Amino acid sequence: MTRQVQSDDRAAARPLRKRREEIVDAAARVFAERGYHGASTQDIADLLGMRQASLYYYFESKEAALEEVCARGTAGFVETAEAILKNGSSAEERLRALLAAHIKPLGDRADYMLTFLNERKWLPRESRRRVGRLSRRLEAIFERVIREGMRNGEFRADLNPRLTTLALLGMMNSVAIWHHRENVTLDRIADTLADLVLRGAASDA
Amino acid sequence: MTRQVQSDDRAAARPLRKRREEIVDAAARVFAERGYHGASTQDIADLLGMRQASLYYYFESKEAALEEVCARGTAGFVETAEAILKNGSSAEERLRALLAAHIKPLGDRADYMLTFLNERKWLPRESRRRVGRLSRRLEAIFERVIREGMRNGEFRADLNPRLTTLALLGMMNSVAIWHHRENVTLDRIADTLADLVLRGAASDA
DNA sequence: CAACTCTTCTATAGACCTATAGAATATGTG
DNA sequence: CACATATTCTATAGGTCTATAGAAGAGTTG
Repeated sequence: MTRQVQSDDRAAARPLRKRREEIVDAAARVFAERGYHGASTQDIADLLGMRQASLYYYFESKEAALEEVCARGTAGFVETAEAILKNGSSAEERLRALLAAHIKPLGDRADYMLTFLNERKWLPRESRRRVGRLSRRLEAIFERVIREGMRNGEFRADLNPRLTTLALLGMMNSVAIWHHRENVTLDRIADTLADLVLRGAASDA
Repeated sequence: MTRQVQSDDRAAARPLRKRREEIVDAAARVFAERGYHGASTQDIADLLGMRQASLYYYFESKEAALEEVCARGTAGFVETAEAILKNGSSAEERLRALLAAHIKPLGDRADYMLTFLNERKWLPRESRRRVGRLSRRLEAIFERVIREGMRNGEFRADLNPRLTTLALLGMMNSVAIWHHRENVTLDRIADTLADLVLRGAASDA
């Protein structure tokens, strides 16, 4: 079916892999802008200056392209979060690091994240489950840090770790939608959100 | 073009208006579940047990149905928020009320809100601008309450009102996505989020 | 340059999907 | 019941979209 995998992958597979990269990039951008169902394979081809049918040399289907984009939209998140879980000292420090790590990729992979966030629901059953599991692992890490902070007295004991996690993730994911339009750096956004969540809006007095 | 508006609207227009209601409801549900582009007019008709073409007796186009759903998804939000702005006593009280008012409609109009939040970007130019203006008015109200709280000392003076508003709205809107799956009442969610935003996660000590 | 492989192209099948036209049915009224 | 109007139906035009088949061009190697 696919001829991509060849015995010789020094001369042959390299350019193919690079071109594939460009195509996934284009797909991510188009999916992020118009949504999976609103985007046509023609749109992707237009962005690359190639013919619609030529895309099928690289991808089996439009759905397969979405899978690839979503996979890259989640790549590394859980691993980074798990590293933070191990390395941090205080719960506050860990929560700040988790937040920053979640927001940072918006700098160079916004299209992938946006596509993952908004379009993953259209993935076929199997891969939808796979990314669902990843999401749940990430949520679990946030919850764990929150519980840890509650236990050691850093955080209020009456927090609801589950709702706090969901609120945090909702807040952070919304950054993907609006950060373009606002004239602030992602670092500043991450700091501001962390301050808000940790210290609250009310004055300390 | 449309025969809906007639001289006699006691006997004739009433049932029409009621049926129209049912159809908008079905459209909201289908749009919320599958997205505007992922949903077909056939899907809407199926939900109502009627023929696809019959929908066009009530709506000029699929787009017009989206406009109607989005209009209802925003109806009352700004008015309610403006009333809160007038009636509240403290900034904290007002912020809590704004938050509760934003979350409450998820109880009986989740499909409308979800469609508005996720699908408004596919609205035609004109109505997209209209709902855009509504959004901005709502954001302005949040910002105003935050600034007011900063001025009178209730809130920290180093808050960023704009980012805080966007974070808050992002957090609240995410509730539309996950509240179904969690076993908590909307009231409890509203309270928890308000506590988080006002007091923060850190212990008071 | 001939043969081979890789990449892109043209052309199109076949499956939707929106929207329109006009017939049929249901509902209400004199 | 006869007539009028409101609602839904059948049928389909016309457009778009994904995906396939097979030809053409580009690049490489003996």
